[in-house]
Amino acid sequence: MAPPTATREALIDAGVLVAERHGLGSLSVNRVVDEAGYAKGTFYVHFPDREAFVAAIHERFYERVERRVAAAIGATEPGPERLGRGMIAYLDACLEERGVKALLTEARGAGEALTSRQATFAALAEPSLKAMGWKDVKVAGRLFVALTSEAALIELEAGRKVPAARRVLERLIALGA
Amino acid sequence: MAPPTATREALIDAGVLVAERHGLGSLSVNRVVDEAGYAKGTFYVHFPDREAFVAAIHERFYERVERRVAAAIGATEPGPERLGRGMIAYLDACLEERGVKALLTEARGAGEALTSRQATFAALAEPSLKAMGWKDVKVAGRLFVALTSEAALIELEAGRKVPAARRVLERLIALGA
DNA sequence: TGTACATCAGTGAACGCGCGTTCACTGATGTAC
DNA sequence: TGTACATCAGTGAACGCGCGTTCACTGATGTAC
Repeated sequence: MAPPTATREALIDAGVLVAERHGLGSLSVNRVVDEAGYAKGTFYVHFPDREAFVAAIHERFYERVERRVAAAIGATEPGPERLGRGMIAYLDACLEERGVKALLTEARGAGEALTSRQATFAALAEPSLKAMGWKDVKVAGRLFVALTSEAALIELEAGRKVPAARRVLERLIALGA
Repeated sequence: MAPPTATREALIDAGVLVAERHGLGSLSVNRVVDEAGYAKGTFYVHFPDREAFVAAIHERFYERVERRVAAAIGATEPGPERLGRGMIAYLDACLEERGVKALLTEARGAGEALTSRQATFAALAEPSLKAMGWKDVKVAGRLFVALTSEAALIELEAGRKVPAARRVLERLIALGA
């Protein structure tokens, strides 16, 4: 991955802003450089093409969230507690990222089922689900991530923590344990 | 809504095909009329603009699914049984719709939180959740729809029923009752 | 300290392309008399 | 039955526009001698 120079970061910041305002599909190089206040050519100094830029936006977002989740679960044994901690860290991290709603809603492209990052989170949940006695952990993991991701979206729309959403998830984890 | 003339239907069929192959974002009028074998002008005989066309695709899809779900739950009392029946009808209906994956994955636009149709399904689930003793039924309903929708996606990717996914949902309903 | 040269982020005009939309038209079908 | 006219789905050339990408360039900074 490219080193985070100031200009590169500024372009990504602008990209997140534009995605939030106009949607990921309308995220054009023109709009990004306009927003960031650079010339169009500068964009291509830092990114080989538009696609790589969008990938970089996702990269930065999920890297941050992953860090938070990893820190929260630490060395906790797989099980409901770990599942719950991971979930809360995920929600908190999403809420902290400014204007990232578009990444959660519009992330999936034509071909791909999940972003690879979502698959990472699903894998992270699997051992806990297994420890809780669930069969079909692969599928259950993916469904759990979808659930958490929708809760993150609810909070991003509200612009704040939504206790009702967290309560539902907590209760599901408790019931499932 | 416009009456379903043969040409109109053919254009929508072509649209679904194109969306499936290239994604909703790359669904262009050019590609649709190419696929359907009509002149570009014909498109504008049947739809005022591209946006209305995309709306019509969603319309047709969700109308069919809604019919199935309504038929399945019939006059069943709100509760776990109704929730389960609705869920299975939803999954079956999605699986029957050819190439509609893109609508489930890429449906959300820049501004909107949910498609209005998703909100309809959430509302349909609420009484059952309430009967099952859940608080926060608004949020729980939305999360339940997200869950079911992800399961539908798993099945669409597999191209067949995925019993593991249905089992997880059934078990969650049973636990939540 | 001064001069010559290398590096490289940043510039912006220019390109070709596919896009959504318009519109004057064609020609088949139906209706009036 | 034959003729004149109305209707309207379908046509396709033409438009202006924003897009992604290229590239010869500028000019600030660092290095060599």
